[in-house]
Amino acid sequence: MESSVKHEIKSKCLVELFIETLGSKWKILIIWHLRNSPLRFTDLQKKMHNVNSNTLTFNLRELENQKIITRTIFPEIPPRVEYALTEHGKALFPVFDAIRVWGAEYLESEGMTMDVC
Amino acid sequence: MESSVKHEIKSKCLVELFIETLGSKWKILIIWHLRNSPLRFTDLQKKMHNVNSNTLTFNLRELENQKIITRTIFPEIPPRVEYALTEHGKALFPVFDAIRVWGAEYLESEGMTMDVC
DNA sequence: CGGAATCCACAACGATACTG
DNA sequence: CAGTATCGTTGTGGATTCCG
Repeated sequence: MESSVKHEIKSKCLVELFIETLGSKWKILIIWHLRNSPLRFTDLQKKMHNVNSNTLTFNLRELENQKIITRTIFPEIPPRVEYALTEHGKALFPVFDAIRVWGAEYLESEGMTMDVC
Repeated sequence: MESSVKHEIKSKCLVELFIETLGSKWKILIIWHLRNSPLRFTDLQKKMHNVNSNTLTFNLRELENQKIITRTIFPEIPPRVEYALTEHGKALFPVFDAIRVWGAEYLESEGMTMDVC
C-alpha cells in the first residue's frame, strides 16, 4: 500500500485535489463515521464492517498526515486511542449533505431501498 | 476489472451508496469533465491525462448502466460517439460545488496552489 | 474514431499471527 | 486495546495490438 499523499502540484483542479486526497473509499467512510463524535480504533473498525486493521491503520495515518483527523492517545491500561475530525474534516460536512441529497433522489428514482443515515 | 454495479442492498446508508456507485476516481472525473457539454471518447481521454482506453471504456459503460451518463452514436464516417450527463449526472453538481468549496479552503490553509476549474 | 482483446506489473486488501 | 509483520490473493490500470 503506497501513500497517496504526494501533492506534487500535478493536480490540475480542485476536483482532482479532492480525488487525490480522499479518493480512497475508506477515507470517506472513516470521516463519515467520525461525524458525530470521536471514535476508538476498534469502534471504527466495527462500524466499517470489520475492515482489516492493516487497511484501517494505513488510512488513518494518511488522514492524520493530511490534517483531516487527529489521533489522541490516552495513557491508560488498556490503551485508548481516539480519532476525531479536525476543522478540515468537519469542513467536509457540506459535501456529505450534497452526497446524501443526491443519494436519496437516486435511490428513489431507481426504486431501491436503503437504511437512512 | 469487475463491475462494481451490484446494488445488492448490502449498502447500509446513502454515503455508502455513493461510494459504491461512484467510488472509482475515474467516474467522478468523467462526470466532472462532462459538466459543461457532451464529449467524445477521445476528447474525454485527453482531458483525463490520456487514461488508458480500457479503463475509460469500462467506467463509461458502468456509468451508462447506472443511468448517470448517456452514450449517443452518430452514424458517420469516421464514427462519432458522444457522452453526456443524464439528470442523475447533473444532480451531482451540488456535490461538485461542495467539493470545490472544501478544496479551496484546504488548499489555502495548506499553502498550496492549483489551477482553478 | 472508438473501442475490444490480451498480457502484465503492481497496488490494494484480507487472513493470520504476534506484541507493548 | 491498538496496532505491526508477514503472506497470499485479488483487483486495477497501463502498454500494446488489432479491428469495424
